[in-house]
Amino acid sequence: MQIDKYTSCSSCPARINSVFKELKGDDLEQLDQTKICKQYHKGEVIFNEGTYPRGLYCVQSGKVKLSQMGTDGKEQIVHLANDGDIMGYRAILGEDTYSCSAMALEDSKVCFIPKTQFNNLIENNSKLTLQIVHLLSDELKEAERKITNTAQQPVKNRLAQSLLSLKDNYGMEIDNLTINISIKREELANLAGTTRETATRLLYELQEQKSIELVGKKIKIINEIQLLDLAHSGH
Amino acid sequence: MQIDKYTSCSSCPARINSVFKELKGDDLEQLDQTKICKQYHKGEVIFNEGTYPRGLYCVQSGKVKLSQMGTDGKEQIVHLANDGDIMGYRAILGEDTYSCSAMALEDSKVCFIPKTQFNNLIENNSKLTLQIVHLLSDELKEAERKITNTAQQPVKNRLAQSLLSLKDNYGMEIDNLTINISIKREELANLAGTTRETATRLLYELQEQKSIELVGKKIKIINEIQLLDLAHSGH
DNA sequence: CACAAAAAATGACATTAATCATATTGTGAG
DNA sequence: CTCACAATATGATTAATGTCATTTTTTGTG
Repeated sequence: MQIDKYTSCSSCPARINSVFKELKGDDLEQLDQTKICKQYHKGEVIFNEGTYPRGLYCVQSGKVKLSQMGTDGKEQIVHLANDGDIMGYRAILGEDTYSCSAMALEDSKVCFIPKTQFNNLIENNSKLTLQIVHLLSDELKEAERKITNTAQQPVKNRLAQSLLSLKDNYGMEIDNLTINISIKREELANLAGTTRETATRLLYELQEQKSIELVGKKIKIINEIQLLDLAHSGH
Repeated sequence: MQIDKYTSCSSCPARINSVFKELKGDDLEQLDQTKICKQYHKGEVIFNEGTYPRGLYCVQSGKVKLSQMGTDGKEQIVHLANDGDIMGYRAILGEDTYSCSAMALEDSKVCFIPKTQFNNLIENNSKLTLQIVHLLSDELKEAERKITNTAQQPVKNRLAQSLLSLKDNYGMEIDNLTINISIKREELANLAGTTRETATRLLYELQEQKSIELVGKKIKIINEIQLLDLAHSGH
């Protein structure tokens, strides 16, 4: 990690997608002055599960995974963050330790917002609080649906979902086919909740059935309908 | 369902455990006047997944399951509610449909709070909002942990967890051993994320290894340490 | 470019847990 | 009390997926 050059929140393009999008005047200025812009390299840890939060993080640009330690130290990716997403806020709001770790999936710019500053903001800005409540609600909904899917769907379907969620979060490359992230088999497995080997095998099955195409470390979505059908429990 | 006799919120013992515990004066009185006390019989549906909420529900007494429809219509229980718990608030805060259905596990008294009333309350009472934020945070944390466990733990461990969570939610009978709920095998399976048959078999395994004892429809916890160990990924 | 190290693919095998079929037990209505 | 029906138990079988071992490929580095 290294401190990045100062970037103004008011002109930050990521802010448009963030909970801070409606921040104005004094509030925005205060955020601007107290935040610290940081630059993380691929693979660097941003914060660690189980530690007490000093603040929260807002992704300016890049790709970050949020993961928990599970059985026998196996990683489970519970969330993917990208431009405009805030991370670690649950720990602050719940007055708790971080319930997951954050790691950069590629070089990323992430701003740090001190805890007291954040608490100030939500205390004085009910609109922001509402945004946060909305965000929490959405994430809770998503998490509950994931519980059901994880418990009931076979790995192949979960893998299809994982690919779609990578696409939703990180988008496509210029060809509008290739998912815009290079991700290791193991990480994909940790997102889908399976093992590296099984992920490998099922990716080839998906390729066989012409849903996707494996191009080096990248994945092309050939037939999104098919993937969607699988993800929603088709066969 | 039938309308129950009026019970004042101010003297409701369940309120102490609820997000409304710090409500006073006008706010409390308004809540009191607009809520409707209802009485549900075991098996009755309180609200339905996918429908738009007219309000939220607060359990006065009883036991309620919150479940989602999964693959092939299979139920997944995502939450257990008891005295003082609110249900359906996520849908209101997220301006969304209910993401799960609520059904009484036994005869229960549940109060209905109209949506506009609830929105009024959180708009004017930042302390309440804070409570809600806290609750959302806790539920999100719990849900994420459940994703990891569901993805990584074998069914037996998940079953152990389910039993412990039944105990945590509904407590013990006077003998301090028997979990204070009678639950069908199928529901237990839908909580642990498995099938009826597998749940049956694994319960007998747990009995074999002297962790629990099956007494009719009830379950006694003989060795909680062992269960806890299993639930936290022992073998 | 070559080498070491990491990642991925692949095969053999073991295990878990779902599915299907059937038997047994429990329960409430009449 | 008994009949019918629901719930539970149980056995047999199969499919999915994890595990372990080995090979191949890719990647980064001097």
